[in-house]
Amino acid sequence: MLFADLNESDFELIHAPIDDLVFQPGVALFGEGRSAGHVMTIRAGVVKLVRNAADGRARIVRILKPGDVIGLEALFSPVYDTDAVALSPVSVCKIPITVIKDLSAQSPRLHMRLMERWHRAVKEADDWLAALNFGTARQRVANIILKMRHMEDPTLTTLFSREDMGAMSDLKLETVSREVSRWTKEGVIEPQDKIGRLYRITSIDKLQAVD
Amino acid sequence: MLFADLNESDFELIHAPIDDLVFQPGVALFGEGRSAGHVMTIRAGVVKLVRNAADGRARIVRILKPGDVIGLEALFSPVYDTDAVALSPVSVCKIPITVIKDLSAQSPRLHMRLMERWHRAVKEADDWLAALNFGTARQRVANIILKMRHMEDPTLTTLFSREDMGAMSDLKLETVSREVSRWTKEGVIEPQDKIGRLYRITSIDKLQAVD
DNA sequence: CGCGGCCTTGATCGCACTCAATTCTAGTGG
DNA sequence: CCACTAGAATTGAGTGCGATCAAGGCCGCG
Repeated sequence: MLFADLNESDFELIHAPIDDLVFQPGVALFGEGRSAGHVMTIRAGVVKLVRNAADGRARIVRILKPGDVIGLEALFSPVYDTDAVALSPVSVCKIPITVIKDLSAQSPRLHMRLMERWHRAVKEADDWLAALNFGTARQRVANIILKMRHMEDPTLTTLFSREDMGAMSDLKLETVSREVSRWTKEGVIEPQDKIGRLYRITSIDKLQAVD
Repeated sequence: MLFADLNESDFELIHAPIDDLVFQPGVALFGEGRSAGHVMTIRAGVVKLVRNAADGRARIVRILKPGDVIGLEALFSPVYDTDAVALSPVSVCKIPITVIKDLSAQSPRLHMRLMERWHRAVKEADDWLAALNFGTARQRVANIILKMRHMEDPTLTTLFSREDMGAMSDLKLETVSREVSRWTKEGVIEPQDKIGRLYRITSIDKLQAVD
């Protein structure tokens, strides 16, 4: 995935160990401020990137899915910027940063590719925060519901715990719960399970058209 | 500044024109979504980076000062991410992106240097937003006052228009004005002019110790 | 069955927004 | 020098939204 456009000679440069690891939900892949020596690519599962404020409140900065890269900031910074925590069982491929650096030096193509990917990640994170931090609680929750739609079936959406949803949009969990209930009562979404995670969206336009 | 660690042979690679430009307050150096062909370094003055939301409200993402680089995102993206607007008379050095790319290809050292600088810019922007978007209006205004302290004399701070301060911290200008007045009444800051821009901070600890 | 975690719902409160009026400054021209 | 004006800052009164505190319900699990 990360090495999609490497050729065989590039691969020969890799001689350091590359680990495959699995993490259970709630477990941290790494922590903010920890010394950064590795980059990871996600094979399966969902990961949240969490930034911790001075006073203890946590903010979810981005959600990562299979194919995404975690910890690319390690290339420049001695420590990670954020916590990375598994939301579901997660399988990752862990690559020492020295490997990345060696490859970068010898394959300018990969280097450019890496930079592009990083740029995309940063911009996506900005857009994410811009979209979810804007407007009323009603709008924010609507945007979360829209962002979390499945790729295969866009009428299905999987939400997180109300607390995590609050950490994404800077709302309290009670407020998130109220707004989700309101959308449900209005018939815009329909719960597909009993625990408030999976919903079917019946009218996407109403979610998009909040004043 | 940008080319601090270039040697002479590197400089010989530059044969494209590099312009020096001056902008008056309120004038845009470039606009969000405009095709990105140049990078600029600031010689003098202050610049705000503005991100425009869909509904028209503007958000100040970062403040740039002499020595900072604007538009490094042009290396990867065909368009600029933000508007850049002069807050004071600004003098910049405008460099075609082709020059940067040529130099990067031929001087890995400069390339790394550029990436580092960019990484720092992005991280700083994140920290900025994280600090100013957090907590009560009182806390946010306190943080702005602290961020805007002069380097030479840390007891002096220069604020912007109340509207710009609001755009930084996601507050309305009236709220900003109220909180500035409150800090003034409490004797924590003292106005040094009649237009509400320059203040002397008498007790930094009270600004830092807001619950 | 009892327990713990999460979601939901209710009631109340306070902060920041809104609308609106007033003051202050700098700039302009008589 | 003084009136006049435009733009910005300040201040006031009232409202509403989301936070807070608190209680109750639902589900899974030992």
